[in-house]
Amino acid sequence: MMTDEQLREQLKQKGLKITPQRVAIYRAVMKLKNHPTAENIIEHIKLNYPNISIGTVYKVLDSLVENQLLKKVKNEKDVMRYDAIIHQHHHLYCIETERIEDYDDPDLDKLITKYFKQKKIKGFKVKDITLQINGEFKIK
Amino acid sequence: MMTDEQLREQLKQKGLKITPQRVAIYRAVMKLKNHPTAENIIEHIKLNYPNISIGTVYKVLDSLVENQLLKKVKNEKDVMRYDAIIHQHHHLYCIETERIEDYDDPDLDKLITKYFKQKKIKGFKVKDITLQINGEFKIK
DNA sequence: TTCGCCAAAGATAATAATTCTCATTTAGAA
DNA sequence: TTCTAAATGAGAATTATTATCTTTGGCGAA
Repeated sequence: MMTDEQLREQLKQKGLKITPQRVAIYRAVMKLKNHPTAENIIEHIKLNYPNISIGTVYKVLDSLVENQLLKKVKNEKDVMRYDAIIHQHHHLYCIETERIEDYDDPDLDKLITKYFKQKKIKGFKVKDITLQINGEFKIK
Repeated sequence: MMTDEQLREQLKQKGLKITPQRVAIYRAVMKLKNHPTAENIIEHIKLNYPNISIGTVYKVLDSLVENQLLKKVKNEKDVMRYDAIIHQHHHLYCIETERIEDYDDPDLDKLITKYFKQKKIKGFKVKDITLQINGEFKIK
């Protein structure tokens, strides 16, 4: 887990002012697994910042996304979710429950990178690829 | 392009009543390329059905999605978009402009299918995979 | 072909997520 | 420490979508 110091450093490098709200929100997204919604984040933050404004949370999330410290994750059904950018990974979507889990697979990444190195898409420059693996979590 | 007759047949097979609104909406999504938003669809429909209710459009889109005649696609930024289901395909997302284009690549599909036939994800049953290929459309 | 039922459409209110506005505060450079 | 642009807070506004309720009409059965 990232220390507070590292986290502040990240903000600083992007030229963002280090405010307690930003630190708290950034930290919250890192801490809250499973791709929190803005609502999840607000709820969590409110424990320590009962007076934080919802607008602020949205603004901070936006600025973190703009500065590539967070990613927005789309969900076919409903609300936008956020995801700390730590490393390249894919998503398992449960069609039934809408649960999202991260899925790491360096072999797969290698395979796909190799594929697109050889096969160009004309008129389009590929930056990165995320797989949306749809299916169902098996009952345990 | 699908004829009106084929299109009605599709609705019928799903046990949906064939109403002029449904036909028009289904047709509109097929016609409007590039993953129209509900708004795009409404705008288009209004030309022939100036009095159609927005709620109806949403309801029809929902029922078409439920019956797997359409798919919902959500872009990274905000709004829901709709996509006629014709066959398996992926999406090219332009990071700059949010433009979405379809991308077909049977070779790629084969490669990935083969990969996941051999490599199982424990606790998860894969149904289908969509690639989100992020990048930029080159200027022409 | 007509009848009658129930799904579907229309109108509009309600809700939910997100954005905007603007007054106030504050981080951090000078 | 001071100053200023940037950030925050509060709450109104906007936008997309859903819900409710009444009316209409598709279509199976008589």
